[in-house]
Order: sequence, then C-alpha cells, then structure tokens
Amino acid sequence: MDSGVKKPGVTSSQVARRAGVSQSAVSRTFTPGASISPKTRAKVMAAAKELGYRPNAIARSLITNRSRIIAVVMAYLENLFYPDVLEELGRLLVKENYRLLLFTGFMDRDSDPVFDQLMQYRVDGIVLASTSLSSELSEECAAAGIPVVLFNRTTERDAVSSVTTRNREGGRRVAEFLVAGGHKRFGYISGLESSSTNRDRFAGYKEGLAEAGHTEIIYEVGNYDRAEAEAAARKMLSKPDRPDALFVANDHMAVAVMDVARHELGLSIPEDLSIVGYDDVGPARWTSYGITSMSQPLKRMVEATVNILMDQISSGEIEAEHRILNGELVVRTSARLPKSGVVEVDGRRIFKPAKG
Amino acid sequence: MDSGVKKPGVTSSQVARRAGVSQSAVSRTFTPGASISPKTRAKVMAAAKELGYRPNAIARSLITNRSRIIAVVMAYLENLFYPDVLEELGRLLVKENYRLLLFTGFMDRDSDPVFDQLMQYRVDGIVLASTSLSSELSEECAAAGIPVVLFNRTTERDAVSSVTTRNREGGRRVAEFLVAGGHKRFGYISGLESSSTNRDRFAGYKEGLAEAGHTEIIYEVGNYDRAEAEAAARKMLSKPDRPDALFVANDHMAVAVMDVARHELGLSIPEDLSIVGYDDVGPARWTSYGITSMSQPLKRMVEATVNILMDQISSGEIEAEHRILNGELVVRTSARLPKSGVVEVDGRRIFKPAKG
DNA sequence: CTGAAAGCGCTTACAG
DNA sequence: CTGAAAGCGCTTACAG
Repeated sequence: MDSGVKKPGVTSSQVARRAGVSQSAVSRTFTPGASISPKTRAKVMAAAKELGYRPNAIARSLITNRSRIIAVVMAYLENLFYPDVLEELGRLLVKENYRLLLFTGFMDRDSDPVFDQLMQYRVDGIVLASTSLSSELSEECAAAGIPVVLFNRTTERDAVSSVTTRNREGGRRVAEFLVAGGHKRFGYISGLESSSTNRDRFAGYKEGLAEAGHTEIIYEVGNYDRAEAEAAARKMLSKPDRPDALFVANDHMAVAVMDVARHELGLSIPEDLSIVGYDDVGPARWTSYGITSMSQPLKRMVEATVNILMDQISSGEIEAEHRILNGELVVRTSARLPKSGVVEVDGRRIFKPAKG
Repeated sequence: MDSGVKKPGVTSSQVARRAGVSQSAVSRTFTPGASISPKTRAKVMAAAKELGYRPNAIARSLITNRSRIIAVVMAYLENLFYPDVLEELGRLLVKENYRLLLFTGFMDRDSDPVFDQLMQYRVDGIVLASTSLSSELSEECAAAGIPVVLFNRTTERDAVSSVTTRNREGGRRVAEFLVAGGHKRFGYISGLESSSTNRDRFAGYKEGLAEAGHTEIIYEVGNYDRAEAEAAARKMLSKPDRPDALFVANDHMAVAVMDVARHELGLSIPEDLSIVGYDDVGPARWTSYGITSMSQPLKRMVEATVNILMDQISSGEIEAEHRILNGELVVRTSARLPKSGVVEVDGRRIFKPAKG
C-alpha cells in the first residue's frame, strides 16, 4: 500500500478524452434528463468505469447553486427521541438525494458560529431541532432565503415553518386521563420553560384540570434535563403533601423521575403515584418503566419536515407552513387506569375519552 | 416578508467593488495568514459587514481540494452509545473547523450508494462506526486515498486505522469478576457474531473462564439488537439449567435481558442471576438497571479518532494507526460482588483483581 | 502588500 | 444529439 496524498480525483475531461467525446457529453451522461444518445452514453460509461470516475459534487454545487445538503441542528442527543428523528431524517433525505450535515454537541448559547457555517456551506435547507436557539437562528436563515423547518417547536412570529403535534391537546388529554383515574393532587415537572412544547403541554394540562375543578398544581422545573428532573422529583415527592398524579413534560425526564420515586423514595408506581410522560420514546416502552405517555408520531413528523423542505426548495417559494399532527395517549403501567376510556387499537392501549 | 428564491449570495467581487480593492484582497482578508495590510483588511471587513458577505465554502473547496467535511457512517442510533459518540464528534470536529456529514438510517447491506456519495462530496476523512459494512467500505475508501478510521471495530487486514478498547482483556476481566463472585454456571449473549468487538469479548471471556476451570458456556445470539436479545434471554433463562452468571455483549442488550429476566421470568438480580454488560452507556447507570459493565472511554476514543484523522489529512500520509484504549469494570448492582477486588476510585466502584 | 490572471471541475445556453 | 465556450466564486502563484 503506497501511502498517498488524497488522490487527485478523476475529472470529466479525463473521461472525455478516454471516451473520445467532449467534456460536455460526459457531463450530460451524468445529468438525468440531459440530451445524450445511447451510443455516446455507453462510450462515456465505459470510460468512466475504467477510470473510476464520479462527478464532483462540489463543482456541481458551485455552478448549480444547489448544494443538495440539508443542515440539521440538534444541540444534544441524550434524549433518545432525537437520535430516532435523526435516523429517520437520514433515511428520507437520502431517498430525495440529499445529504445531511449535522450540527450537534455545541452549547445551546452560541448561535452565531453555527449560523456562519450554515451560510458558508450554502445549505439548501435547515431542520432546527434545537430548543433554545431556535428563534434567533431561524429568523436569520429565513432572512437569507433558506428554507427552515422548526422541528417539534414553534416561535411566536410564525414566519418560519414548523412541524409539531397538538401539545396543548396532549396536555389536556393527560389531565383528563389522570382526572378519570380518580386522582386528587396533581403535579407537573416542566421542561424548558421558554420552549413552546413545554408551554403548550402545561397550558393544556392546566386547562384540563381546571375544567374538572382542580386549580392547584404542584410545580417543579426539570428543563428537559435528567439531573434537573431528578432534583425536581426529590423535592416534590419527598414532601408529605406530594401529588398522587404527576405529569412529566417528556419521557426522558419521566424515566429519571420514576427511578427517584421508586428507588430513592420507596414509592410504588402507580399505587402511590401515577406518572404520565410525553413522546412515547424507547425507554417508555421498556418494561422497567412502562410509561403511559402521549405519543408523537415521529415518522410522520419527519416526513412532513422533509416534504416542506422539498416543496420550498423546488418551488423557490418560502411560505411558512405549519404542520400540526395528532398524538395518542398510550396507556401502560405507570399510571392508574380510569374506569373507562381505555381502548385497544392495533395491539396498543389508548385512552380515548367518550366525547362530552 | 417577500418570499424569495434562495438569495443569490454576496460574492467576493461585490465586496471588492464596495471596498475599492481587488477581489484578491477580499480573499486574503478571509484567508488566515495571508499577506494583507491592516488598512486594506479594515476596508474589506467594513464592506463585507455591510453586504453580509460570507466566503462560499463550496467554491473554496473546489480550488483547495479540501472540503473540510468529515463523513460519519453510523447505520443505526438506537444504542445510546452511538448518539453519545456523535455528539462528542460534533464537538471536536467543529473545534478543528470541520463539518460532519452524517450517513445513517440505511440498511447495513448496501455499502455502494454510501460510498458513491462519500466520493462525490470529496470528504476529507471518514469515521466508520457501522458494524457490518466496515470491511468493504473501508477498503474502497482507503484505496481512494481518503483517511478512514474504524470506530470501535477492526478488520482482519489492518491496512485501515482503528480506535478500539481492549475487548479481549475486557471479556477476560468480566470472567474474572464473575468467577470471583462464586458463580457456577456461565452464560453469554453475543452481539453480531461477525463483529470484531463481539469476537474479542467472547474470546476473552472464554479464556478467563477456562483458566478458572469453567469450560462450558451457555450461549445465545443477540446480534446487538434489543428484540433478538430479548428472545435470546427468554430461551436461555427459562430453562431449568439456566446460568447464574451472564455476560451480555453490550449494555444496549443487557437492559433488554434484565427486563425479560425480572419481569417476564420473575428472576431476582443479582440474587438469582448476575448480569454484566459492556460500554457503560447511559441506561446502565439508571437505578432501575444499575448494570455492572465494562466501560469504554468514549471521550478518549473520539479524541483519538479525530487526532488520527487530522494527522493524516495534514500530513498527507495515510499510514494505518491502531489506537487501543483501556476500559474499567464499573461495579454496580446487577451482579453479585466478589469478596475482594472491588475498589473505589473517584467515587466509582471498580473491579481490580490483585495481580496473580 | 497588492492586483491581474489562471484555473479548480463542473453545467448550460448557444450554434450547428 | 453534440462540442466549444462562458462562467460559478473562490485561491494562489506571479510580477510589480
């Protein structure tokens, strides 16, 4: 093996020479839909194969002004929901012949360096799935004329597209479920208070409880973070007047809360405490947890995201589109069951209260 | 908000005109180390700011023949170990001023389309963290003169660089630990049998057991997959002659095995069955599992990976380098403790047998 | 330190 | 259908 510098790379001109045709002919051979005779194409293909030619996507991008790269901004991947999203995004984008440039592992504070790089690589579109820098970054990108989709979040000004689920209805559904289960004292462990998902989930929960006459909510902040959720759980659940029903703003935190409740505080779930989470992510399904959780239809969310992006890229029209999908309350073992309303659909148990 | 096509983008020539200098001067201003007077630089910077100029990385790549893009191939992200790796890779690569192009969500079979795209984008380096297509893909890339690092795996022919931990010693350590714990019947749930990690872990385990006089190992295949691991556990643990000590080839499977053992089969851990895993990944630390596990030093592994890549890119020398790091057996609650050898280091309990 | 010029590897009117 | 030519937005010898 001779160690080598990065090999020069075969160019279309070299292939052209070998095939005895013009460089344009080579280019056309590799451009779907371009006008080229079968005979010429065959000659080019043969030469290309011999030389191991592959069109240089960088050069192509420069001239077409399309990088065929979608940037995905996802600050942290600890919550398994996001790796799942990433995997599905990878799957769908490759089908559309797009590449995925990932921005992760940075502090959620500094949006400027990220933005700079997005711009430098002239990405064709952006998926923003990072909680806190959404607003600033999305406005900048939108202003630059690049399609942006906020994934699982929205901003106040709805000038930028988003894909979400009905978080408010979800929160309300959780309230109905817990009320139907006969609980008396209600708690909430919040996600990042500035995030739209948390705001909406809490608002719906509050509304739902209020309609049933429950106006007091025992409240702690978990910031969508494991350690903070544990601390919140310790604080809330070690008091004598702890709740008997607890809505945790996502499953990632709910797992931590359950561990604290059971193993540190010796509470039985759901006998002493009912817990409901959000997302229906992997660990929620593990039998150690069996979290009753509002699901978010991940595949359909990713599909909608890619569709919006592709539409905007091909039309050149950047008109904000908001896709709002429905979730379901998947019933498992972490919360007491209500007398009615739990139905079996496709082998899963769902809470569907009779319409009032 | 006027919906617009992707805005044309400001070019260096426009900035030059605005600043009253040559296009070369603009280029030099944005090339670290280029010869440019403070005065000219200031004029350029002012004009650039006014116009919102950012160098076009695509054009730069074309001429420098460096894309500053590292491809990361990671077929699936279900095992949290990999998202953790991804996050750390993102962190370190951005520090080196490299971007991360992610290939994920594809079937592990088809390596050709992936390879094609790697080549088309002229990536400067590749991190291969996908189990099954490692060998073919890595050889092709190496042949093309692109630095490749196999992450957490090796191939027979060691022409391509790799970063691993001492899996064999790890397997042996697990054996020593379980033997020291006084267990009598030993089981193994394997990962992908064709993978180097699995082969080495099993070989070490077998050796370690054999040295203590235990030559029989109850064996099932889990293929590093949750569902398959569950099935393997059901089969192995429902028999009357089930093991009392079980080494599961990674934590991702160990979690599933523990759930089956406890909740389906009613076994107590570690009273009825000791379980040891590998990786020391997130869920291993959750109190519901508390898995005793061989750790892999993720941060140092990623650091080594990036170092190898950067070295090879800057030197132009692609000489295979194999970095092999040490892990530790982190002791938690999923396995019976031996009488001696467990020590406390930095607040963690580690198994360090006295040297024989 | 500076500018004019060549050239990276393509796509795409344009003329035939 | 085909080829010659222009040009995408940069970097980098080269000459001054």
